[in-house]
Amino acid sequence: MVAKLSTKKAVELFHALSDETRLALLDRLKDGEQCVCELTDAMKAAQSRLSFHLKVLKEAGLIEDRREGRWMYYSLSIQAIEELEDLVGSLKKVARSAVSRGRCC
Amino acid sequence: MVAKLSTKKAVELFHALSDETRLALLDRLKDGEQCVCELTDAMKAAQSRLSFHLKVLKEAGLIEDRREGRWMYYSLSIQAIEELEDLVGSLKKVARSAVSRGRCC
DNA sequence: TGGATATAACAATAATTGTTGATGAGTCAA
DNA sequence: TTGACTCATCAACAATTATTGTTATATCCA
Repeated sequence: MVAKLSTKKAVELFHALSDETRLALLDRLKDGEQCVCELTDAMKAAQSRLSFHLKVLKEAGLIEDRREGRWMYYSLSIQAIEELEDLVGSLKKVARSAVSRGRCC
Repeated sequence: MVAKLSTKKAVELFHALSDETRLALLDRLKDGEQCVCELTDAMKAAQSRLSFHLKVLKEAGLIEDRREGRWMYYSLSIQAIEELEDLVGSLKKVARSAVSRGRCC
């Protein structure tokens, strides 16, 4: 368990995940690191488009990049996924003795 | 563990979570159900604004509503949070014997 | 060095999402 | 039945995000 993420960081993480293209990218990266050209091939997407989405994912910390010659390899950040798991866990109801409240307004 | 959510559903869930106001709403609902007027009071937000965000959360299945007289009470959907936990889990790297690959392009 | 390759970055535009103020619908109580 | 109250919905507008085509940067190889 980790310190609570700031709300802004949480928003950034969830936003990065709230796009079909980006989820598809993450899914591909589950199998191991891949370079941009493999991704554009596999996803039949314009390079600049994937570059944009990869940047969003990277800025959210969900993926990491590594240059090797002309190629840029992207891979999942396991740590980020774990942070995400904590974050989602923190959304859960806090156990407590039935909060009794009167009428509201 | 549950069947894999469709990508569209995943996008909808993450999108619902990718907003500061909505995360604040969920946080308040952790303490138990609340009516809209309590939420607008506590968050000092315009009623129509919260109504909009509550709708987004409800359509994503993250919260449920219940009418009681003039009041509408909202509460967390525990089931949705659990779905979300599964979803986040499914983002993780699949264990496998080191995938060896040659050059890509 | 010069050309080819892989990718990032940019600018223009399109699409989506959020905010605000106003109106409408349902409920209650006098 | 009327007026007050709670909340949803709508329309207009503002803000953000995504797409596309193009250009810039870095690397490699001949």
